[in-house]
Amino acid sequence: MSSMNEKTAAGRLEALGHQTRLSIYRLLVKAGDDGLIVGGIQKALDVPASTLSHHLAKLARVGLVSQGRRGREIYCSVDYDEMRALIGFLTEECCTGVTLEQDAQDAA
Amino acid sequence: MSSMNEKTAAGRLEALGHQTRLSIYRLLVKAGDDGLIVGGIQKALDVPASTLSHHLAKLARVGLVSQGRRGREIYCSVDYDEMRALIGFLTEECCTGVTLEQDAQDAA
DNA sequence: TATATAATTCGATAATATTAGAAATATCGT
DNA sequence: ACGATATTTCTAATATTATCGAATTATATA
Repeated sequence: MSSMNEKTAAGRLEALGHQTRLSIYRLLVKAGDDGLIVGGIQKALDVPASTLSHHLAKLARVGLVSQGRRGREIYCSVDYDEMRALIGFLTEECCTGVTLEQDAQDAA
Repeated sequence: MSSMNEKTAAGRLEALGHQTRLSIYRLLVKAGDDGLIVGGIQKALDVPASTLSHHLAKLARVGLVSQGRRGREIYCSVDYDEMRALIGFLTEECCTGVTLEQDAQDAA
């Protein structure tokens, strides 16, 4: 159904697997559909501009974050579909038939 | 509810964010509750023993994989609870109120 | 056009991760 | 105790990431 494969998933997991980037991502989630401009993220998280830019580029490269210029500011926002695809992959491919609830493992 | 925080989540995401480790993890998921011995993983994925050992150690360190010796073999298996906690974190903290299904974003 | 603002790219360094052979450790079977 | 098997730890080389100031690009406004 989703065009998610192991390689893509690994790339996204790697992108999220960094404290600062995960913070950035969560901040963007909280910001909602409008997203935040780069400077806003910078102010909120206190990360040097160039460092932040690299992190955002990585998140964008793997498809988790979208960026779009509006004037001289660049708006960043989360791409929920892509995150959902990742979560779907983890649920289906990394959690066996166990559907997310709890498993009744009583057959031991 | 779950004791999952951003730091723990980032560590687990990082562990999974590597092609080989994600393959190892998925293999263990397929193997089910019994898991696999290290040598079995090695044979299946063709990774040098020491390299594999490091990858497994990393997965174990972050709690995603459990290891237990039985004789001279070490059985590795997935810890589903921990993975579920991670997926829960992603769903709740990184996907806003959007509950995993699709969102009707028509208010644009 | 000049100046200010927003963000990225450059360039260089430091820090970490990855890799894998060799040596060490643990356990088994004889 | 010895030899074989399973796995880890040691060691060292290589590769990749992360970091961040300085220079650059893009846009706006006076």
